Amino acid sequence: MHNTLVAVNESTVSGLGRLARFFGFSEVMGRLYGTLLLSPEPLSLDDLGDTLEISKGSVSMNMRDLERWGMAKEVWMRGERRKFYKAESDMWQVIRNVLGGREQREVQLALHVLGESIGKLQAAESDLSAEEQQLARYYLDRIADLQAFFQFAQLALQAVLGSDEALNFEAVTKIEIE
Amino acid sequence: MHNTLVAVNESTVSGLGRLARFFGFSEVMGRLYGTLLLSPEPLSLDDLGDTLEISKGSVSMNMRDLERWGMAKEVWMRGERRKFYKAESDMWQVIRNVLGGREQREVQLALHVLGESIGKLQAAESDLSAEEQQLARYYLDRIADLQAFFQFAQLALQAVLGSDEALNFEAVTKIEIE
DNA sequence: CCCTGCATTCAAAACATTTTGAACGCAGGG
DNA sequence: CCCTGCGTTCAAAATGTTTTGAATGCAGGG
Repeated sequence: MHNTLVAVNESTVSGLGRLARFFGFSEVMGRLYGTLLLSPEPLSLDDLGDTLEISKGSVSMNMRDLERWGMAKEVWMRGERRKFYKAESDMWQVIRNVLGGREQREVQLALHVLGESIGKLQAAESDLSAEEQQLARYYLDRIADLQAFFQFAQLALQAVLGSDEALNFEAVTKIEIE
Repeated sequence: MHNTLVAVNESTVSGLGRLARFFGFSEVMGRLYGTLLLSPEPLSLDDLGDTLEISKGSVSMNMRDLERWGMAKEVWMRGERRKFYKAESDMWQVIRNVLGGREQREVQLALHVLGESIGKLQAAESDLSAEEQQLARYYLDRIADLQAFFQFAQLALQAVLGSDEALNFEAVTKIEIE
């Protein structure tokens, strides 16, 4: 295959590997995704393992994760016993899967814990010495800041996740924070 | 110290450790930050090491990172030979430091690489066989999608980073994507 | 109902990251 | 100009993560 095609393929695959790490996924997941994304035809597990030079076991495990995150889908090829995969190429969908799953869970957990802390501090107030009460107020101030941050994050997530239509990126022209 | 204060302190510190990991920092960095954030008084390196039960070396290295990210500042205590630190408690500032540094760099790098790929494919077009040209067009389509995603990310980052005033979270009531 | 070709699992190995503490360096006091 | 108290560095150890490949399971064909 032509030089340029190979070079572009490699830099895209390794860029997606990097992106995957950045988002806390394994690099191999990103590379598998990239390989599928740049293949007009679905690929089998063996194809993927051969292309990326990784073991069958690793391909199998990472493809399971990719599927779980809705980043790749199984494709049935008639006359074939092997599994074939294609990438979910709608980036917006991929982002929604990730933000709506992991990130949203984190934010909600954080808000829950912070709320609990506030409740505990308020409930305990009468038990505290004057000095402790002062510290408790200090804690409450700091925790309120953290809470505001996570509430902001929650709003931002909802803004991205909320729009149910298949939004495309070119249409995204303006984000306002006021 | 009162039970409740200890419990709230611990859950906040470990929550910030978790958040730090989530953002690709070390967990210890998050815990150090949390400890400083909940301390009305600046703390020395020894204080921090004792509180979190980690070695001097680790405290020293992680505090250097915290400083580099603008998440903690050195404080001079008169009559003291030791270094003291306090947390940067303006969350908005912390976010800006992180987004404006690492994340923005990632996005710009990605856009640069993608642009190069597009250029290479266009330049090589006449060298390619018919079949290869078809693949090149396929690559260009996929790469344009990735580019749109990163352009979106860039806009989003700029929306957050662009407002120079010390914005506070309570004022953030609306994010629009249209 | 066995055989083949795949996919999956999982324990061990390879690899990467983090933590530690001893050695070092440096500044200020005596 | 030595001594002390502190911070930093860095190599080795501990710990955590990823990768591998052999064993296993499973489905469909003969």
